[in-house]
Amino acid sequence: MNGFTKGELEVMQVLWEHGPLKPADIQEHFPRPIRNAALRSVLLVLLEKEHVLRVRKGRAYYYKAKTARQRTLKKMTRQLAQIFTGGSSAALIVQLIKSEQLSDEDIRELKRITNEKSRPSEGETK
Amino acid sequence: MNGFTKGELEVMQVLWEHGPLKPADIQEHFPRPIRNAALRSVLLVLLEKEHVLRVRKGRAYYYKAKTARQRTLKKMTRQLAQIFTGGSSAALIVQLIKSEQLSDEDIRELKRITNEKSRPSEGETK
DNA sequence: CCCGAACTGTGGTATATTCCACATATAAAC
DNA sequence: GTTTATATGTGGAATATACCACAGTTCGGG
Repeated sequence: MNGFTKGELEVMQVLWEHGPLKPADIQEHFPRPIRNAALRSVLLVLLEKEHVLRVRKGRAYYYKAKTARQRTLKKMTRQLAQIFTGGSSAALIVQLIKSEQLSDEDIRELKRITNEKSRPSEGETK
Repeated sequence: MNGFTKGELEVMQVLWEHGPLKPADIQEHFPRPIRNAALRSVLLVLLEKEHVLRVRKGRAYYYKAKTARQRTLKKMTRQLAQIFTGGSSAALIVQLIKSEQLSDEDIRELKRITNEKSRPSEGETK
């Protein structure tokens, strides 16, 4: 639905968190039990779609995320916004803040961030 | 990947925005060209999964979203958070604010919302 | 060199998803 | 009642996804 299937996204998640890994290692970090061969099928698809790279090292391939985590988040967010707020990511964020349970600490963090946003002069002028 | 396939989500989007509709009407609001029969296939799946209801009116079925938009957003957000911030929706929101381009007006709105959040006494006590 | 463990390559099945053509039923207009 | 436009019912094809067993390859240790 977003260019990634469920399994593909699970793989990306592991590759984003832990660096380049061979299938057996990905298996260990996988959010659920999966057979080696099944996992490798997913990896081949990701390779075709060019969401991952791989490098041979010894007798194994080490897979590495090619598509950046941040970029993927952005894309998926746009789609969420499209569906739920007619395309406005601002409106989406508002929705989330309203509907999610947030601790006082979370709220303070949000305030801090929004303040930073409104004063782009500080931090980085470009 | 979230209980909804691409097509299913597109249908839900239309049903959430415009009320109960018959297939032909959904077709018109659909985000892309789709044949009537193809659309109805999706509707039957959604019916089985109980994400929509339908009522006969005249010679047509009128379909209506059963699963709430808000609830679906929440679910999908949780999954996004799982993938991108280890499960924290607060961290996810922070990510979004940081990465999305927001207008001054958006920022003001966010500040207003977060202030409301931190003073839950106002607006609704329950 | 030879073996065995560690990986990959290959070909496949089962199911879900997407899409569709065509037959049938329904109701409204005549 | 007959016709006609409008919808639905049905069965199925094409592709994508999620799995998997097993044969073949590679490499390091004996």
